[in-house]
Amino acid sequence: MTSHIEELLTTHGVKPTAQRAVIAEYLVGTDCHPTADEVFQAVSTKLPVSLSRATVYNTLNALVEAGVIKEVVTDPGRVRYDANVSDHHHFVDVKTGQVYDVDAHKVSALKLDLAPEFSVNSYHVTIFGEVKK
Amino acid sequence: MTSHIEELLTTHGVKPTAQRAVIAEYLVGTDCHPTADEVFQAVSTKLPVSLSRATVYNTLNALVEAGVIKEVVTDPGRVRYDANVSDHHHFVDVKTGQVYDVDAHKVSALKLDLAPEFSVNSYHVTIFGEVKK
DNA sequence: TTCTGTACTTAGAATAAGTCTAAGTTGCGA
DNA sequence: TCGCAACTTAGACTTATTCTAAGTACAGAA
Repeated sequence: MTSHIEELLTTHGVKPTAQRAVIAEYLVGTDCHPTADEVFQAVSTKLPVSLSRATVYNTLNALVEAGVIKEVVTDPGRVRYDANVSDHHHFVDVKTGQVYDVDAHKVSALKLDLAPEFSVNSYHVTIFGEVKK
Repeated sequence: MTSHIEELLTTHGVKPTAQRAVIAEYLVGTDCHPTADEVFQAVSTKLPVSLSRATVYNTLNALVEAGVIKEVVTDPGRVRYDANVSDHHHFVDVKTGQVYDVDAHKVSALKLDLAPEFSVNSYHVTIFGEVKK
């Protein structure tokens, strides 16, 4: 049941331990953008043994390093994690703090008019607004 | 000499005390994007009396609230402050962490193709790359 | 001028996010 | 089975920021 997660980890060079598999599975299975603490809360109930915060942080950092997930920095003072590693941007609901993925093709290609010494690797658009229901 | 700073604070509804004037003057006079701690380091030598970190944070928050400066969130775990409140984006040098302002007109107007329930207030582009010298 | 109240500042304690450390486990290969 | 390297744990530590309680400054009333 978690075998495709184990494969995902393995193909990215991350040894699939029980803790890592459950953390990765949780991230892949949500389109919220949880903080480390939210990951810890959600995952610790699912493991038969106790889970250390250090393991959560180590795992999240390892997954970021390996390219399995991305860090999202929107609010000051907290990092969120996103298992959507396709090219995309973020919409932040300023009322709730909720973060939504915005597919890159929904943002028209950006033209930048920078001085030649600025060499661009990538860019990221953060859109602020409200989601009306 | 600091009178235009005092005026700036007053017109934004911030009572210009000695500490606030020196903090605001420092921010207006730099195009680095200092952290609260960098502000504290730089400013505490310029004041005849001792300066508390709490005052730095209170002042920075008051200035943000009043619209005199903006928060910049690029790295996790630290907030930077920017006295450039005109419409602009940021270029982050991934090697040095240095942040440069990019005038809004250097970024071609963005077209967003979002579902109608997403109501956009503003957007911000963070460009990652390197500055070659 | 003195009194008084409000707003400001201070030092240091408290909190929160994240990292480090030392010790205990696990599990693979010889 | 043994040894070793990698993993995990609890809790201490660090760093950024906020809170708190006490002290200070200063404008307006008496």
